[in-house]
Amino acid sequence: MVVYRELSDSLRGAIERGEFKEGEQMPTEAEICERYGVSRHTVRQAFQSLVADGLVYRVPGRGTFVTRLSRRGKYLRSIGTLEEMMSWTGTEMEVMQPVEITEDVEHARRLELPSAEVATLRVRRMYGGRPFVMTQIYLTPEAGERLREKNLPASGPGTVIGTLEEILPSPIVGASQELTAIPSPRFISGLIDCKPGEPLLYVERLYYLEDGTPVELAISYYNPKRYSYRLELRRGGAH
Amino acid sequence: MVVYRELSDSLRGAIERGEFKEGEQMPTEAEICERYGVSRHTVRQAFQSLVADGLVYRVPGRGTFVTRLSRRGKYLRSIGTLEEMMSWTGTEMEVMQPVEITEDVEHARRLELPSAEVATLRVRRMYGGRPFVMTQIYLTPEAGERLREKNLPASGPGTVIGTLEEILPSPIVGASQELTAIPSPRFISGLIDCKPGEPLLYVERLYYLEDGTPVELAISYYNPKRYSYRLELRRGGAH
DNA sequence: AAGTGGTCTAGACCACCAT
DNA sequence: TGGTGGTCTAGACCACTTC
Repeated sequence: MVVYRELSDSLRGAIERGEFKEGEQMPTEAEICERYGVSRHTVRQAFQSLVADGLVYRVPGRGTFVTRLSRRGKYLRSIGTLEEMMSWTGTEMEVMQPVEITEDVEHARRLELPSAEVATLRVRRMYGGRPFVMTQIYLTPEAGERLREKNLPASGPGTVIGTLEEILPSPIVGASQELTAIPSPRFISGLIDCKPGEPLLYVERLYYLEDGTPVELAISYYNPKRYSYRLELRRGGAH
Repeated sequence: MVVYRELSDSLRGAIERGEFKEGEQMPTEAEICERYGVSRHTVRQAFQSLVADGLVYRVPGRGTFVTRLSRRGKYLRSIGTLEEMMSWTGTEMEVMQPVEITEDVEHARRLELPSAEVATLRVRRMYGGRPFVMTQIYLTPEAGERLREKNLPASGPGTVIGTLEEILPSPIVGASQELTAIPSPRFISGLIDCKPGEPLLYVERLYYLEDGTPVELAISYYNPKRYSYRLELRRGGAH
């Protein structure tokens, strides 16, 4: 484990245990250098991570302060980063239709595939035993094949994209999302406990690798009575 | 202007002008150090900003590469950062109800105010002359007073939060958002060209200062036929 | 005047990738 | 084996805040 990561974890833990209270000033860089026996650069790297997570904020000439609790961890799920999306704790997945290969020109094009061949599967997600989202997933045929060999369990925790991440040779680095509201299609409503025509939260999400190659297109239909999309925006750190 | 910022702007410009093509390898850190006469640390700071914006990606042992164009600037509006939200180019604001002070226990509580007194105003946003969103805004009485003195124009480009930013003594550093789908309330539908009961995209957004103090609560109703919320997720740089 | 975080330099070692 | 980015050290100067 690298030093700055250990240091930031240590500081993060101290904040979460309440050893530094909200609004309070944190130790200065110089103090931490001495106490942990590391260079100032390493301390700054550690703080950078805490600032990015919104746990602390820094004011030149004054110091480093713990962000007020009311602005943190307020929500059970705040999906503002890719990591959070890939390990969705507290919910369960149920595979409704296992991976199969089909011809689908439109979704093959979305995945920038050369032919019309795509892999597809359908999953449902439950919270407290009740379904709140139905997702149709499209994959490149290669990814679909690997997922089939892996033998995805019919139900349980975890996510398809998280499973895929373990299988693929290179990491998933991003996703572009589009959210809107639509009337519930008839074939969806029964699966997530709502009536046809009622408003649904519709989300399209395209995951891609570091070179920009798309690997998964996920189209989700959320029951808005059981789920709302929460998101934290922050002013960029390096701008 | 600081050096690393000049350097990152220079590299950003070169990428946008197509001097480094998509997928192509960028100059190495050592090359840039020599060419610009700066230290390696400064070059790394500059690259950090480009990575955060998704313009380039870096692979240990191999090099730095320009992200494929299809993963960037694909959308007219991709609201993934606070900056983008505060200067919403291409759209126009229309004030439907100017700032007034009222008593409103619920929204005063959301703004963590000591009394029930809040300032409120209602604005509509147009794209190509057609309305696509109605927003009810709640402010602290102080912020509302300042906004009223400023004499917000009845219509034009810009945003309320952007105007507020110029007025306030300390900067807005973040916002927490919640998105869901609702049936259109009767009092909204006529204002954004849709029918009562049709699905709307409903967004609540609470802006706050660096110490966590809330300053503005914006509740927006979007016509989903004219707007969808686009968002880019990336794997964190400092995690 | 002393202390804070922000920036910058010069140098070092490492794991990893390509050849 | 040489080159890449990732990490770390030790030291410096600066603008700004606080006293």
